[in-house]
Amino acid sequence: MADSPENFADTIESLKSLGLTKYEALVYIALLKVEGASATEIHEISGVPRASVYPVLDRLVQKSLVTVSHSTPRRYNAAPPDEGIERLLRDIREGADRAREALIAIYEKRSGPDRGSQELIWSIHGDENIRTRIADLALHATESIVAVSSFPFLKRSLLPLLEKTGPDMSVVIITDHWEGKTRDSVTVRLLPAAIHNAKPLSMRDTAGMFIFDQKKALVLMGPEKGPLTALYSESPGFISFFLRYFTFIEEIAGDAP
Amino acid sequence: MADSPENFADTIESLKSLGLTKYEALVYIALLKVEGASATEIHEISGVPRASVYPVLDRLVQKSLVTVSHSTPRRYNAAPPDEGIERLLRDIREGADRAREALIAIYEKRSGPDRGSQELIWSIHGDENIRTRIADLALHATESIVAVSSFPFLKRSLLPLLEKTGPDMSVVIITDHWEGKTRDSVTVRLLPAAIHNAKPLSMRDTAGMFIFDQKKALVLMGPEKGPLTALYSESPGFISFFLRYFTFIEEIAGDAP
DNA sequence: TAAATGTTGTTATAACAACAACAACAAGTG
DNA sequence: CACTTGTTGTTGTTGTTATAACAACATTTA
Repeated sequence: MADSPENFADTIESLKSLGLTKYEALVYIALLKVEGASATEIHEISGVPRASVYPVLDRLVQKSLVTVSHSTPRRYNAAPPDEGIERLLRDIREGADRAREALIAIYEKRSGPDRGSQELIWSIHGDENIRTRIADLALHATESIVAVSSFPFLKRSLLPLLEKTGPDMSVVIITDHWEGKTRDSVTVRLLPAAIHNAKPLSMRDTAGMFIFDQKKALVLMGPEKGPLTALYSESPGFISFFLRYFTFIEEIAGDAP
Repeated sequence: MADSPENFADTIESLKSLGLTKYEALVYIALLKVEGASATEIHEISGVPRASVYPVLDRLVQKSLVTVSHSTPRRYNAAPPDEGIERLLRDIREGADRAREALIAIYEKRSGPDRGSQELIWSIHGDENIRTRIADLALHATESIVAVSSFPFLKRSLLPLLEKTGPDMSVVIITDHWEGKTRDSVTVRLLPAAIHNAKPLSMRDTAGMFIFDQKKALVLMGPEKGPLTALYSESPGFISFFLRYFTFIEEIAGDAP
């Protein structure tokens, strides 16, 4: 568990993310090991300088992570880990809830020139961020979705969402292979295997193209290795380029079995 | 919402607890107000020095709170508050979960002299910490609980737990007044009103005494105002003192209606 | 078209705050 | 008296804030 140096360092870092200083974390952990320890014992177990242990303990008592017996020498007990962590986390969670409300209020009255959105090309980094954006776009699409992507990526990004799209939605998917059933409104085309790896937008897991309502496009352009990257734009030029590319791909794709 | 200075400061502090620096928080909030802002605009809205905005934005992009369009000038968009807060909070929560497991492993192999626990008197501060301790003690008690306390405090500390105690548990409660039904194993006695305010352990909300299994005692000794404080001990001397005090109180208490 | 001006992006430096680390001393205890 | 405990002050380190300066680029002006 926390025996190895990496795990121990991770525990310290996590406690610091929860608002403790390094010394506070070390002292709390030391106290979890021994019941009723004195400041000198805590110093010996934790490695925190003895003179520093006192103010650290005072702060931990203030944070209700430690209880004190005013004996001579003073002795201290740690709150059990469940309680301790929950206490720290709850404060942060409550603050986060308040911040979320405040920020939503700000976000909802965004103002100023709706500038650049429709002409700019945005970089999105990370598999999860990209999938979140795809999900958002799919759920807000009203007329059509076209997608060119590998089946694995489709499976973990777009496909689960097709259950939730409206009945008037037209969906066309071009992919490298297909499993499972499709709804009537979903058309699936297969690219011949020879085409997969011969084009810029090959069917490797890290490439793909999604167009929503013929107005919003997201293109996976990640490197073969490393974090996934996508470009997103509502620029008519960008859209029209990829719509043409899609039309070309569609002509050489075959029906799915 | 975040319009008033106190709320704004609270939002900043909460974002800082979530791991952002002050500048990062200010920039993120500014970006929530305007879509597609340039660095200079962010500087104007947020008050963060223009030269500092750039590295701050880089870090926010790294944290996936902001997306960038590599236009000239570069333009930035904020992730919606829901997503942003959740992203920050999730990292902390996951770290907290790992830390909890690691700390429980440590706590469960506590070693060393079981020193002082049975002889020391421990200070517990705060209403909630005290009630948590009372709950823990009540749930682990196997034979008897005796309590002298005001009804309001009993109602929010011990009474909800009596539903969960074992059938062989003997419970005796002395209080200032009583409402509701009692289980057969619970004996309630009432102190005459004249006694309430004439003793050190008066029936004000901030005073009380709880003894579990005749081995563990918790005494509320809080000031009239300010945070509640309690002493807890398993010291035989401490226990016997309060058991004698309890016996005296019991002799002058009358049956509850 | 060239020069002047303004904007953008980057880097370096100084100041500040908080924490870590250490030294020293007084008070209390055995 | 020696040792332990508790407290305080100082120094060093780190990260953030705040500012200055400069180069490169873009736009405007003559």
